[in-house]
Amino acid sequence: MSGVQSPWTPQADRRSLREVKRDAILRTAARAFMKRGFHNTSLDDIAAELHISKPTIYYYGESKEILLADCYRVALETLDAVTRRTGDPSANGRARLWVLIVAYAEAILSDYGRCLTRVPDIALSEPLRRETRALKRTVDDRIRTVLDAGVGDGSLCATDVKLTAFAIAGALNAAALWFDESGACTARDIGQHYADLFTAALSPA
Amino acid sequence: MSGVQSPWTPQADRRSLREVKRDAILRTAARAFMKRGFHNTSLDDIAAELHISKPTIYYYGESKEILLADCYRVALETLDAVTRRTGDPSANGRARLWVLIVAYAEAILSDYGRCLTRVPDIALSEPLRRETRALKRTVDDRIRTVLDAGVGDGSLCATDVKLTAFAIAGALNAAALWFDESGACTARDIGQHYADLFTAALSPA
Amino acid sequence: MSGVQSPWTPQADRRSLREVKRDAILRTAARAFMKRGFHNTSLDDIAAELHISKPTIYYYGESKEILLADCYRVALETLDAVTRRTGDPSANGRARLWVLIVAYAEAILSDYGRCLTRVPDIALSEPLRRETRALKRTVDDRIRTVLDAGVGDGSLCATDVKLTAFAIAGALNAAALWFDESGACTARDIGQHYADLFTAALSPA
Amino acid sequence: MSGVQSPWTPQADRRSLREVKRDAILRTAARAFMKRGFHNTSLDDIAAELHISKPTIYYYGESKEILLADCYRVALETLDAVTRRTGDPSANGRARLWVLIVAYAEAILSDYGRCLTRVPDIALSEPLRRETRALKRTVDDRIRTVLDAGVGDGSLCATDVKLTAFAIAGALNAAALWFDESGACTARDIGQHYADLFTAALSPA
DNA sequence: TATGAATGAGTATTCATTCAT
DNA sequence: GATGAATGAATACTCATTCAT
Repeated sequence: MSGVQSPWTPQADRRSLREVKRDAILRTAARAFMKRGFHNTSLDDIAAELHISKPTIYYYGESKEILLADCYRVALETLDAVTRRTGDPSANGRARLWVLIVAYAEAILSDYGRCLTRVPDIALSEPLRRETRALKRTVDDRIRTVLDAGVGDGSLCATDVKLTAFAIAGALNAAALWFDESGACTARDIGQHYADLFTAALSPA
Repeated sequence: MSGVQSPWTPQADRRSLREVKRDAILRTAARAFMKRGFHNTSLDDIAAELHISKPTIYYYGESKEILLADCYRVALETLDAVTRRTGDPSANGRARLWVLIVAYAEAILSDYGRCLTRVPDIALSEPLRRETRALKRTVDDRIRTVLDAGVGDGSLCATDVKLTAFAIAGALNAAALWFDESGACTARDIGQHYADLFTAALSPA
Repeated sequence: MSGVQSPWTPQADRRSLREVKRDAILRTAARAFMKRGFHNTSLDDIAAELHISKPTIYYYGESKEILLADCYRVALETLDAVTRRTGDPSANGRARLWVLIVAYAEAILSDYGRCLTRVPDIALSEPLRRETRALKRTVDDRIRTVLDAGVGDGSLCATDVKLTAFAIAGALNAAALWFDESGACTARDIGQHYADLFTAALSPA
Repeated sequence: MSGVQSPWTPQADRRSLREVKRDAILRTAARAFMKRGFHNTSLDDIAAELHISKPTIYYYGESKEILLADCYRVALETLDAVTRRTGDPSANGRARLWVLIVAYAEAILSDYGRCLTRVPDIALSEPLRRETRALKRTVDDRIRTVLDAGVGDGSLCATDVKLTAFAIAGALNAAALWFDESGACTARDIGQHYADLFTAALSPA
């Protein structure tokens, strides 16, 4: 409000500037990895896209491998966050599944989400791969939990919950392979279509 | 029978021997690509696994890229072949979908099939990638055709056939990502489970 | 004494503080170079050890190369100083050689001395290397001078003074390669042992 | 002699050709390392000197580090070999010491020997460094053994055998630092001078 | 005084590919 | 048919150094 800036603002600015820059690098990497693949993307490519020099990438990140792992991490943490709050807990399983699928779809169709599904984790060394896979499992489990709830309250019908969960996740992940962000269909559209599809298919007769 | 060998036999033998060797190279490549990724697999690795020298690979193949394209081709031609004959044409759509899914699953869970789903086609240059994607579309269309038939004869119920086809293909392809050939579940098991799952979900109320 | 500080004191303090800091950097560099080698020691390493930032090193020094040259210089100036006063000038050559060797050993076994012997001067560019070698020669000459004196006054016996001087310097320098500062033997111990050894070996029959 | 070449010759030729080439690379590396230092010598430099491409070096060697380790190894194995046969075993210690010093000097003043003394072994990783140092110790012990023999048979006089051995080795190694192969003094000359020097100094009064 | 940020230059290493034999 | 030898091209990563603040 006043014309005088708080003396702490610059500090905060500087810190946030660093975050902003790091985010820019990460997002650029994610998009490049997702579009051209991990090994076909050189750090030079990423640097050029950002109009910075290659060593600057190292100033903000540790290595190309960790860059990828961090892309995975952002994607998985987002997936984790959006699938945790799957709508009104008092709603029945089917309603919650619908919300979950839409949220999952939107997350998996983001830059980071598509990086996660399109770039095979073989590019990672053992420890990082293990960590990534653990996170993946956590997210996958969330689908199963909602399915279980739906079967429990009678709003859903599934003979093999585990496999059904895999099928749903698989279908959504596959969508990330052909999703075109410049196309007519938005991520939300696709999510809603899939949500309709699966809730319909899993409704009790 | 006689001590004299037919003069054609050696010719035939020689040709078939060449085929056998080429197949060995291709299958070894497919398994290596699928397990360790395209870029993490060097021709040295493949050569070492076959106890041959690296140039020998070039004697039987054109380049690493074409090796991958050929792996894709084998996978897609197999998928094409097994999905073309989707059981008794006089059967209804649901029955044919069941058969189709099992066949698709078995093919996609083979060495070549997993190579196809696990190795992103970005490794291919434009023309080969285009060709591969065209083949993929052909195979995917086959699912849609059977779904259409089922909807037509009333044995299946699907509001959005195109999306449903994508979901089925996506779920099956995703299975190829986690399928473990040394596990307890065979490809046929998984195929039947998915077939049961989808035919049940798509049965009219 | 009075409550008023001399206005010059801060000046002096400031200057000496700068010296102190510069010395800390130089000594840290010397120890790092000597332990891990010149090229295996990055300025980051040195900065980290001192809990300062890398540019601060440049504030107190010109470049990594000059840092090394200065380490050499400190070592050589110390050697020069301690070998100049080789005991009672009225004593005979043998007695003075004994004192010289002990002094040389103590100097060459210091942090800077070991940096001098362990780090090859190839890391330096021509002009600085030339300068360094000139200083080295000066110091080496001092051994020869004392040997000459001893041969002159009959207290030492050496057919080839030049080579003998090289041998003594070589033996002492080599000790700097295996000297362990945390070991039981102090630099002075080693110096005295060598002094005994060489004066005995060079005593006239 | 005859115009007919043995059919094995080509084989032998090929094998020996490989050895010859590898030796050329190793010797070139040794000379470059010794003259310009390990880190100031790039594999490009070595390749250029041999008129080959950089990857060719990798075809014949494993890595730059192992190249250096192999230079050390050649030097140390040569030192080991020449110091093992220290002349007529029936001769007295002093005579054998003389022979030993000349042999040691010639070996340490060779290309590989100078590489050994001039290039600090810090460039090596732990395991290789450990191995190298063990070999060094073996060679150093040989000097002590001959000294012991001389003291035993009364042909030599040394109060501290261990230190004397160090001094001899140190003096010879130091010679490798200033030895100029294009100078007037040959390695053999220097060796003989040192041999004279030390046997004279260690002769009983 | 001191440092966060940035970079140019350099380097070891890998690998698909070729070719003479 | 098969391979030893060789290489061009590419790339991740390091580091001394600079500069605005």
